[in-house]
Order: sequence, then C-alpha cells, then structure tokens
Amino acid sequence: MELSKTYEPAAVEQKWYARWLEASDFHADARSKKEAFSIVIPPPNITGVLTLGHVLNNTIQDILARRARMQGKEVLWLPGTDHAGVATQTAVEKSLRKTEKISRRDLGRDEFVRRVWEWQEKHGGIIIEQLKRLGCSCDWSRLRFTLDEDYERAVQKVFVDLYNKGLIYRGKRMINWDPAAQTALSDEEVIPTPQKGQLYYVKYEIVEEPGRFIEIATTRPETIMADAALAVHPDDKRYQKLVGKHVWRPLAREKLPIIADDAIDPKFGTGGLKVTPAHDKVDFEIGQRHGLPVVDALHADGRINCPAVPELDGLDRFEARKKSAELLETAGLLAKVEPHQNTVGFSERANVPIEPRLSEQWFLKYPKTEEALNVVKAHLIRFFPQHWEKVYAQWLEKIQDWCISRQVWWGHRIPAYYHEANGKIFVGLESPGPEWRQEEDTLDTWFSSWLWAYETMDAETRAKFYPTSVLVTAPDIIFFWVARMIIAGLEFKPGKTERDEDNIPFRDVYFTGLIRDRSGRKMSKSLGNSPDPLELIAKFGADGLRFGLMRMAPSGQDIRFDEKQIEEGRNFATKLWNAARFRQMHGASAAEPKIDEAHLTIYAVETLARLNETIEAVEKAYADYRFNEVAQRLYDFFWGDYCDWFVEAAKNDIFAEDAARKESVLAVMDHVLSAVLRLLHPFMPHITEELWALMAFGNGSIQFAALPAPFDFANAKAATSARKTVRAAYATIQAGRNLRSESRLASNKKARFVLRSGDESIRAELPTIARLLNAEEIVLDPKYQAAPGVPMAASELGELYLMIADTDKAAERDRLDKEIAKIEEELQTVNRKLANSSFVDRAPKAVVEEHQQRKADFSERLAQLRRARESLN
RNA sequence: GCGCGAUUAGCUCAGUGGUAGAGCGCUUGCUUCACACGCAAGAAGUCGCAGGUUCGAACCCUGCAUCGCGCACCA
Repeated sequence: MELSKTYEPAAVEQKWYARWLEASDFHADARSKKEAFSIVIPPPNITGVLTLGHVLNNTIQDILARRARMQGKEVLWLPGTDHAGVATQTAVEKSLRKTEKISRRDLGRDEFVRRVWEWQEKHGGIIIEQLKRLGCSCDWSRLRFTLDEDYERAVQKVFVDLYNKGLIYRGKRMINWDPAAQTALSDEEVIPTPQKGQLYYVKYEIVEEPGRFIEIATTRPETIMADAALAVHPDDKRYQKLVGKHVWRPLAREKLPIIADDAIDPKFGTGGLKVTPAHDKVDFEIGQRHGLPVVDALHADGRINCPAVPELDGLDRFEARKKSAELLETAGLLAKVEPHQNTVGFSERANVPIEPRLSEQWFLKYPKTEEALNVVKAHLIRFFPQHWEKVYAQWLEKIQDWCISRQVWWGHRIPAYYHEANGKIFVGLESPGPEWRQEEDTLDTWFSSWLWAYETMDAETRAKFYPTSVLVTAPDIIFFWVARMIIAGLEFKPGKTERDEDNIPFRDVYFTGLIRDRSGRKMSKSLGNSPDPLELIAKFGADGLRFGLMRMAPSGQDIRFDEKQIEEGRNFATKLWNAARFRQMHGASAAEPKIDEAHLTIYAVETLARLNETIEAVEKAYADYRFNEVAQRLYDFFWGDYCDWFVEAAKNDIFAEDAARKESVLAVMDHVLSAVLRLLHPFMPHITEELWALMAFGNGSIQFAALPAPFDFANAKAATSARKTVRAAYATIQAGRNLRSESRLASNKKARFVLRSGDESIRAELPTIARLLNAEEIVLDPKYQAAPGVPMAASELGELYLMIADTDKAAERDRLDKEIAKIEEELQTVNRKLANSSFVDRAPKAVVEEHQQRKADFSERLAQLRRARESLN
C-alpha cells in the first residue's frame, strides 16, 4: 500500500476512532483473568466544554490506559459526568431568563428540575463527544452520571448511614452564604480575595457619659444596625474603665453593652470592635460567650432588612455601605475614613462576596480523618509529585465540619422528612407517611462525587477493578475531591476485605499542573486567553495536540501554554509519517524483521543500542509519571538518532546494488519503526495505528501489541567497539560539515576531502562518511602533506582536509588559532582536575578514566591543529 | 504570620554531584532523489543573589530577593 505524501489527521483520526468503538476495544471485561488496571475519570461538569486542562488531564489518563493494554492488562477507564448542582442550576436559570424571561421560582421545583434534565439531554453530551475527538479510550458502555438512579440511591444511603452513626447533624450555625446563588457553601468553596476598601471610624456615644464618644473602626458600617455590643481587650488600659458601661448604637439607636473579650486585637484600628453576631464568625463566637442577641439585618439576597432605618431598608448591601456612611456623616458620627486593604471571601461560582450568616443547615463531622492521613503517610496511596502530601496533611489536621446542604433544586434531595404537626425529623430512604414533608435542600455536589471511585461500578466490576490503579487530577481539587474520596473509601469499605489497602479508592494520585497562558495568567473565559482545543485539533491533529502538550508538561509544574509547542507536535507526526513513507518506498516491511547481528552495519548497531537506551529511559520515566521525559526521549531518539543519522547513513546501502546489505538495513528500519510506533502509541494513538496497519507490522490493532523489548546483542564486545567507531565517524562528519560551512561552501556543492589517517579499517566507512558530508570523494592518505591554507579539522579519525580551489591563508590561520585556543582551554580544565590528587583519589574510577581519555583526545587534536598551523607560517 | 513551589540561552522549558541541554526565535547556506511541518552549520547562558558542605555544586545545606500557590488572620 502506498502512503500519501502528507499525513491527514482529520480523516485518519475519525476513521480509527470509529473502528475502535465498533470493535469494543475499550471495553473492560470484569471476568478477564488478566491483571486489572483501572482509572475513573474526574467527571467533567455536564455544563462544561473541553478546555486545555481537560486535554492535559485526559491525555495522561489515556496514555496510562493504552500503555496498560499494551502491557497485557485488562483495562477499565470509566467515564462519566457530574451534575454540578450550583453551576448547572445557574446555567439553566440564565438560559431560562434569556429565552423565556422566567425564573426557576416561576416554574416551581418539579418543572424546573424537568427543564434541567431536558437541557442536560441537549447539552450534557458535548464534552463526552469532545473527549472522543481527543482519542480517549474510555469504556463508554459504562458511562455514569452522578444523578443516575442507582447512584442517587447510593448517595442517599450514605447520608442515612452517616446520620444514623451520628456523624450528620442539623444545626443552626455560622455558614458561608452566597447571596447571588442564595445557598450555603462549604469553607472550601470560599475564595479569599484581597480587596481595596475603606475603614470607617464611627463614633459611639457613651450612655453613662453623654457627650463622650468612643471611636470604632469598621469596614462594614451597613451592619451597624445589627450590632449587639462593643468589645475591647480586657487588658487594654484605655478602655478598662468603660467595660460594663453602655453606648448608643448610632443607627437604629439602642443601648449596647461594652464588654471585654480576649479575641480583640488592641493594635487594630482604635482597639475597639463593634460586635455583630449575625454577620461575622468571630463576632458570633463573642456573642455566644457573652450571651448577646443575634440581630439579622440582611435579607437572603444581600439587601438590608431594617425597617427601623427606612433610608437603608431594602438597599443592596454595597449601596447601603455608602448610604450608612452618609447618614453617620450627617449626624456627625463619622470621625474619619481611611483606605484599607483586607481579604474578603468570594463565592467560587457566582464570584460575589459571601456573607457569614447564621443558618439552619446540615453538617457532616468527617469520619476516618486519622486513617485518611495515615494511608498517605504510609504510602499506601502515593502522591506524585510527593509534596502534595504536606498540603493534604495540613487540611486534614485542621479539618472542620462540612456544611453539606445547599439551597438549590438541582441535585440529590436530602432524604430527611419533617412532621407537619410536631416538627419531628425522620431520616430515611422513604417518606414515613403523607403527613411528612421532605427537606427542600439538596446535597453539596461533592457529597456525591466522593463516592465516584466505586459507586460507578457494579459488584462484579468492583471485585475486579477496585481499588483503582491511579487517579489523575488537578491539584485545585485535592480537598474537594481527592481527600474526601479517600475518607469515603475508608469509611464505607467497598473493597474485598476490611483492610485499608483494599479500600483506598486509588493507589497512586498524579497531580497535573495548571495550564497558564504565555504571560503566566490563568486561562479564563473573560480574559479570552483560553484556546479552544477543538480548533487546535483541527489545526494540528489530536495526536499533535497530545504529543505537543505532553512534551512541554513537566511533572506537577504549571504549564505556560504556547501554540508553537503544539505545532511541534504536529511536525513530529509529519516526520513520523514521512520516515515510514521512506521505508515503504523500498519494499514491503516485515512484521518480524530478521536481524543478522554478524552483518549489521556499525550505524545499525549504534541505532539499536540507542533504541535500547531509549526503551530503558522510557520505562524509568513512566515509573515516576514523568510524561514529558517519555515524550522527549522518544522525540530525540526518533528524530535525531534514527532519522538524522541512521537513515541518512543507510542510504548508500539502500540505493546500492548489494542485496544483502540493503535487506539488512531495511530489517533494522522495520525493527526500529515497529518499536517506535508501539512506544509512541499511548501518546499518538491514531497515527501509530494508521502506520501500524499500512506497514503491516502486526495482524491486529497496535493497541494490544506488546511493548518492544530491548535488542539483545549476542556479541556485546563487538557492539561496543562498533559504537566507538560510529561515534568517531559522526564526530568527524560534524567537523567536516563545519569546515564546509566555515569555508562558505554551499550545501548543495559536492566537495572533496582528504583524511590523514593510517587506520585502514576506516576505509570501509568512507562512502558513508562521504554521503553524509556531501562529498564526491574522500581520500585516505596517511602521509598527506597539505598545501598551505587548506582548511583542516582535527577529528577523532584523523586530520580532515577540505579541498577547495582557492584558499585564503590568512583566514585559515585565524580559524585555526581560534580552534587551538578553544582546545587549549578545555585541555587546561582537564589537566587541572587530573593534577588534583584529591580528585584522582576520591572521584569514582569511571569519572577519572573519562577525564584521562578526554586529555588524550584533546592532546592529539591539539597536535594535529598545531601542525596545520605551522605549515601556514 | 505558617507552609509549598518556581527563578537555567531572547521565549517556553528539560537537566538532582563529574566537559551547561532541547524546541522555538535569530544568523548563514541549501527546492540534495521521505519530509521546507524539512536538511546542515552557527551565534547566544557570571544556571536569581550571598554564604557554606565537597576534590568537585545549576544540582546538597543556610540566609536573602523576586514571582506564584495554599492555609491562618484581617474590626
């Protein structure tokens, strides 16, 4: 079969993906006897579209899955999507407002949820289709959704179980309130964000001493109406005499006590704090200690709720801040205003400041935190890179109860029921009767995701594939997801036995880096700096995108994205294609090439040895999940060692008449190409499958071909000697090319060289060296006396002279002088080291020998150069 | 304040104790019979700064600086 001149990724990729699906190649057989390898996908949100982050993440998973298949394992890569409660609800509400100008409350709960399902049917599959374009080898027959019926059941069972264990409770506590989405949030969903604001110094008049004021600094004058006290530090001399007295609240005038509390920092502001238990966590705690009333002055949507001050009542909290400052100013109660920077918690989703709020919510007291810490400390679960262990440990060590209820409709409704009449609570899977009303709240989405590693599997699948082999995820969800999954695994024990190693959700966790733009900024829609992966696939092919991205993605470091790198990936695919094309131009390939070691050219020996080194390096890199290293090694070997050196050196044999030599060279090419295709397949599945088929390297799909084993040299000594000669020849060629270039000889001009050497054994290699130097002839002459001015390079094989018609003596003198100076310097460095007795005594023997060899080489080349230089005098 | 990363060629990044590397970009020469998404040659780096350990440090240790990320505090 003839290969087309260029590689067409679009057609090839879609063709093969369809065939893989048709053949059920990604299907995981739970009854297989093969060793199991499993990954669960971090389920993308159904609202999501593919980002570069997804590309990175899923390419890595695909590489691991495909490699495992080639290692003969039974592979499960389990895909799915996440219902993403708040995010999806917000997205659908937005679309409803736009298209039908209605809110979810206009529709009512049941109808709204029906609409979300409808929306989900239409848009929920987009990202799955995009993953297919990338080539992901997920077992699509097992596609799961966090709101699947049985998954939902499992989540509810877990809730009931934890409630019965006393770990879930309902309580009125300070929580993070998102006034935009109007729901409670967990601590992890609050993003501390530095804000430029103002510090208002407000005067509170002392009740017992009319006309005397105490100044209090606050950033939130709009909450004054909810003040319940003023507090000072008990040791603060300035205020000690005031403790026990009262002040007048300047807005919604009322008498407030002055109290003393250790929580006050005397150095901040004026050293006094207005205590607002309803709107601040610390204030709430102070209030609890002192029995203060909780006065809530905010509506759920962030507007002011205070009929006593009609000027403020109903205003948005930020408008009210300005307005209340004005009111105080008018009343002469605002001493001053200073610029002030502080950190305000923002809602992750809605990107608005959250309100600390006293609210009735459901909480989980985390179980198994000690155990979760231990399985990572003891490396039952290994983190890559390892430094994430510390971050993980810190979170677990100061873990607080998890607020798990959300005031949204899209999600798992909490299986709790309230009795209409007596207000009793029942928690269970079924309603106890018609007089019982189900809880309106749903569960935090992560309360369903934390079961993802095993609730996505049926019993048979779980028996085979749980615990999963590895989890690939971004480090920003280490608390949201990774830690909680570990806790869930240890608490609910879905494994074969009770032992921890059977119940951890995964054995390894690989944390990817975050992808940033060229100037280091996070990718974001609003900045418009996030390239569309599908456009990149269209431009460079899925394989090009995958390879380019993996080659530049160092383990666990953030990645600065540059389209150039993807272009490189595409170029590499083209190179691969053309190298294969070159091979098939010279006849059919052999699936099992016969390599006769006794008749290998020295270039073939070198190439096979380099391939062995590459295979070994790749193995090692995989063991530590160093994917960029794998990609780089394969790139270097194939482009450099194979294409640039071996193929070029082999051309004489290919185009010559000697059938045996030609056959030998072609067999080596087949060996290398077949190995490289297999090594590259996890990174570039489509092009390797296409070439595997076109070259007929195997009967079946490359997906299940065994990974290449190193070539076993029977005569290792001969190989070592051959490699030494090749390297000398290559070095001589590079020196010769440099001569040509320095002498301004055009690349396409044939040249003549003389090699001054008495080593007859090199004569056999002269035709190859000549080809690589684009020389019409190389004369071997042990006694060659160069005419003055003939350009000369000192090389390991001997002195190499470039014969050109008109030579410039002065220029050649300069060139040689520079060369001599350079070598002298290097020789000096080596000599200095060898003169150091400590070095000779203490350095490893091999290192010393290397230096001695270098000294000999430099000395010889220096002698050559000096001879040439003298002849010019 | 505590912790974690990063700092290497103009750019993006490899390189964890033994002669500083790659790709891009740049300069020069090539439509050489697989590939111009290519071939060949070249210029370009006091490896953030200062100490220390070592025969030897980009690499190990200490301190500092700058950037980024967590956590805590933030009236």
